[in-house]
Order: sequence, then C-alpha cells, then structure tokens
Amino acid sequence: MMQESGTEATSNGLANQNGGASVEGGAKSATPSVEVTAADLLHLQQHQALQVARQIILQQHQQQQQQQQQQLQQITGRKSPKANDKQQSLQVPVSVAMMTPQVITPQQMQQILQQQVLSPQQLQVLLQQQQALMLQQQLQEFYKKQQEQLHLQLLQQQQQQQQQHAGSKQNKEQQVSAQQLAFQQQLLQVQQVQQQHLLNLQRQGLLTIQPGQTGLPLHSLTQGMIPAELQQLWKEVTNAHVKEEHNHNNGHRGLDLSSPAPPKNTHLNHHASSNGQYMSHKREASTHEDHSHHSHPLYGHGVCKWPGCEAVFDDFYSFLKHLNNEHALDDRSTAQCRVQMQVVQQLELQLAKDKERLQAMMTHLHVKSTEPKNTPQPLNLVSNVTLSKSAHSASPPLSLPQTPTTPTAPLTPLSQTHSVITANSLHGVGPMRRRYSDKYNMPISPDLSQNKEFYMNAEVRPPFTYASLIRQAILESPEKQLTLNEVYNWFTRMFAYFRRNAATWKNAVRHNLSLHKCFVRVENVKGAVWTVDELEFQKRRPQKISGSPNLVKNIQTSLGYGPTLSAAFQASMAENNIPLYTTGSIGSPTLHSLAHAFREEMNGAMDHGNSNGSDSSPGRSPLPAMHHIKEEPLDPEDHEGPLSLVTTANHSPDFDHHRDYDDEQGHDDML
DNA sequence: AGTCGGGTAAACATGG
DNA sequence: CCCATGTTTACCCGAC
Repeated sequence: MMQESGTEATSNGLANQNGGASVEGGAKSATPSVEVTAADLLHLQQHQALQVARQIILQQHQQQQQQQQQQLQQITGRKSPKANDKQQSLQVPVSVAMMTPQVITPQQMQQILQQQVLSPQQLQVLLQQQQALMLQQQLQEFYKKQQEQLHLQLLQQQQQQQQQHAGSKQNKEQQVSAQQLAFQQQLLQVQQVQQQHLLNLQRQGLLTIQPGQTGLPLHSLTQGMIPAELQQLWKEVTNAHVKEEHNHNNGHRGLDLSSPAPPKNTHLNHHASSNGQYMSHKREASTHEDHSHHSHPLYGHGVCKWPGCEAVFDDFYSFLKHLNNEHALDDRSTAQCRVQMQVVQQLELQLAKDKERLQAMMTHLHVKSTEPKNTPQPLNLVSNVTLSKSAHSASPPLSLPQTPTTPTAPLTPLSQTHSVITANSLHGVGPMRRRYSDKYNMPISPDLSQNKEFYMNAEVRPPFTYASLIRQAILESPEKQLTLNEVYNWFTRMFAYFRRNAATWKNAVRHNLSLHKCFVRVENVKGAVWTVDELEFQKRRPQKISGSPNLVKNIQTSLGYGPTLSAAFQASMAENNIPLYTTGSIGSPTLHSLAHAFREEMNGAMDHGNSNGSDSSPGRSPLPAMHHIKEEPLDPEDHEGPLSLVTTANHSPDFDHHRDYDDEQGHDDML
C-alpha cells in the first residue's frame, strides 16, 4: 500500500521528531551547593522529600500493582491477527532508532509501532503506570540510600566524637555538615545512577517490569535498618495490601532496573557492603556475578520478567525454553516490545522532568527562597496529577471535577476495577491497524495532555480520523480557520507520526477537506482558509454509535468509569445541551474556543453515547485534545480526564492565547 | 452479503 | 515546468 515515494513536501521535514532531546538538557547541571549547615534544614529537606514520596507512593502504590498487572496481562494476552501483513515499508524513525532493542530491529519495531497493535490509550496507561512505578521506586531507593548514608555517617561521627572530646560544639556542627554533605552527595549519586540506568535502558530498549511484584522490592529494600520515617512511609504505603512475602527469599524488584545497569549495581553494592545490609541489592549483585552466565535481563530470581509473565522457573534453562516458546517473535511479543519501548521513552522524559524538579526543590530549599511557590514543574503524567496541578488551579471556574484525581482517565480508573478489561480487551480485539474502526470520530479531547505529549513524541498514529483532526486543528485556531498549510503544520506539530510520509497524509488531508461538507473553504484576502461547519460535522457523526454498546460499556467499566462516571458524564451532558453553533464563527477566540471545545466534547459524547475515552476499541484513546497546547511549555500536561468536561475546563484558561500555529513548533514542550 | 465510513493512491485542474 | 492547492475517482478495509 503505501508507497512512500512521496516527494516530501517541503515544510514539514522535521526530520528528527525526537522531541525528547531534553533528557540531557543542561538545566540540571547545577550541583547542589553545600552551604547549609543547619540541622534543621537537613531535616526539613528530608521531611519534605519524604512527604512528596509519601504522597506519590500512597496515591499510586495500590493502583499501580493492580493496574499494571491487569494491563500487562491484557496486553500480553492480546494477539493481533494480522499484525504483520503490512510490514513492508521500512522506515526508521529517528526517535525509535535511539533505542535499539536487542531482539527486534529498529525497523521492525517501527513497523510494530505503526501498526498500533495497542491503542494509544493503553500505551498511555501503561506508560503512566510504569512511570509511576519507576518514580516510586526511584524515590524509594533514593531515600533509602540517603537514609542509609546518613545513618552511616552518623555512626562514624559518633565514634569519632567519642574518641575525641565529646561535647564540643564544633563537632556537632561538623557532624551536621557532614550529613548535609552526605545528603548532597547522595542526591548527586542518585541522579547519576539514574542517568546511567536510563542510558542503559535506552540502549537496551527494554525495561521489564513486574507488576505483581511491585511491592516486594520496596519492601525488601526497606527492611534493612531504616530510619523511622522511612519505615513509616513504607508502612503507609504497603499496609494496604501488604503481604506475605516479606521473606526476601526473592529479592525481586519490581523494576528490572538494576540488571541492565551494571554501574548501578556497583554503586549499590558499594553502599551495601559498607553497612552490611541491603539484602536485595546484594542479592542482585550476587545474582549477576554468581550466575553471570545465567543472567538474562528477562530472568530474575527465578521469574520470567517478561512484562505480564511472571512465570516461575527453577532453572535458567527452563526459563530459556519458556522464553523461546512463549515469547517468541510473534505479534504479541512485538506488541509488548513496542509497549516497552514507549514505556522507556516516556520514562526517560519523566526522569528528565523529575530531575528538574528535584533540582528545583533543592534549589528552593537551599536558597531559602521566600514564598512557598509551587515549583513549576510539570511532572506530567503521574505525578503531575497529584502534585503539580496547582498551577492550573489558579484558574477558574470551569474546572469541574477536575480534581487531581480525575486526571488520567486511563490511569486511575483502572485501579479500581481490575476486573473488566481483561479478556475482551486483550485477546479479543485485534490490533487496530490503521483503521481504528469507526468511531474515532470521537471528540478529540481529554487526555490530551498525556496523549498530546505522547503523540507529539511517539510516532504512533493517532486514533482519530483525518476529519476529526482537521477539525480539531481548525477549532483550535483563534480564528477558527486555517489555511491548508496551517493545517499541515498543526499535524506535524502535534503528531510525531505525521512528520513522515508527508505526501500520504497531506493528500489525505486535502482529500478530506474537499470531501467532507463539514469543511468549508472560505476565500480570503490572501488566499483561502478552511473552516468547520459544525452542523455538518455533527451530522455525520451520529452514524455509528460508537461501536457496539457492549464494547463501549465494557471498556468504560474496565477503565473504571463505572456507573459513577457514566452518570456524571451523562448529567453533565444533559446540562449542557449543547447547542451547536455553526460555522465559521469568528469571534473572540477566548470564549469561543472554549465554548467550542467544550461543546465539541459534549457533542462527541452525545453522539456516541459513550465515546470518550472509552471508545470501543480497546485502545482508542480519547482524542488528544490539544486545545491550546501551545503555551504551556512546561506545563503540566494536562489532565485529561475521562470526561471531556474536565479537560476542557482545565484548559480554559489557556484559551486566550492564540497564536499562530504556523510558526514552527516552537512550543512543543521541551520536555 | 451489502452498506457505509474511512484511508490511501492517484489523476487532474488551477494558479502562482 | 514545478509546486501548492483542490477536486474527484477508485479501491481497499473493517465495522455493522
């Protein structure tokens, strides 16, 4: 089918769509200056950090496990009937290339990616979850290390003190300083380790996570001699579903992070040895050394670490056998691999952000900044949800339910119900290749943040029709009208996927503009612009009730939007009787767009009864509503929320700025 | 099996 | 002539 011969149309040749460059962004260079000596400060730092960690962990811990497990399992089970039928065109996107999977060639991965075996939403969810997990783990490790180090130092200091003249004030100060230093160093180390680790992951292209074991690793980690606070933290986190296996008989770790990163191990071991604790780490190390020949990134502690697997094996060979049989190069495996890639990519971005955040926190604390200003850290995804949101909040009224929790539709919801999604979504549904079935007419909306970012960086085809996208582009514009070229630009700016094969999709765009009555061409002074005739657009949507009700429902539920959300949703819809407004209304961008978007979502919802994030196909993600993304560079991506309402509301504030979409993609967040 | 909407390819027209 | 922009037709696919 697609002949990619297409002469690349000039403009969009954004060759490297890899927006994520920021990972190594310079920002972080500033090393923590060590001037503070007051014990208070130290304490404060720790305390704050712990708070954050606690928050994050508490909020996500539980869901994580369940969600992850479910998700992974689903995906795992998923089979794509014809995933391979179209793998002819090989195109290696830069971004993907940067992660070289060991098992599959970049080309293959790319193909897989493009096939959309997994829906963006699923990916999104997975990514978020994994990110959360990783974050969580990192935090744990971080604090653990920090505490440990400090503890050590303390002991040493005490010894010294005893040996010397006790009571000297100087000694005390020194001790404090030492601790402070240790703390600083720890931070740096952690950062370095993380960086290295990520690099490794990047190289490997794989990162395995064992959802079900999430809790264990942490647990074992904290088992040593953890300071009260940490213990408490841990307790809070785990008590929910604490379980059994404390016996660190298996010191597995939720994330297979360490294995691929030798440096890290070294590091950890170093510390471990110093104080003779750290079971898990040690264990890990030993695993590597002792069974070096048996080491396999996908095999750890007798368990297959293939995402969603967890099969247990007595010996390495059994595992190998299993690996070859169960995880051979087939549709499912490739799909999982693909997910992993996305996960890694996202994690990298996330890490970068978190580093920045950490930096900001440190800076803030050290510099004793004045007001309690919330650090402007996007920390999207996961954390974003919980913490950062504040920024937006400032704004108004519209925010409905927007609560921090609502956010990621995909994410949170799952947590509660780990029931539904299963079988159906997994196995049943095939990969939706390019054809995301019908209904992706759904309104582009919520979830955007994540999706937006996701699509902006991942070369994954958005699950929306060209018509929907075009409409979105136009509606997002301040004037509600765009020239063809502007539409093109919007596409390339918003979706990494459209940074390639320009000839193809551009043709499609033109084709759609001409074909659908909902797009109206308006002659303009300097040419012609396209506008959207909302009425027309709405007219053509009703056609299908977004997929079989069953499916939809299923998904809805599976996503956790139980009756509750549904009800809420309906209610809101009812409230807004969405009057459609027609065509090219040009007016104050602000209100207009807002209303527009708002209605859009509403309409969408109405049309398809269910629509929204839950579109039938397992994966369909809610449209990336990228309304107004432009201006928020760092910002939080937003919140998406299952209900469009939410989203819209949140965005509202930004509506005013309108800018030219034409400029280059200046605003892509830098991430 | 037929219909329908959507995606892709391509031919063709037009104007700069 | 080339290219961007539009229009139109044809064909394929998947969902219903």
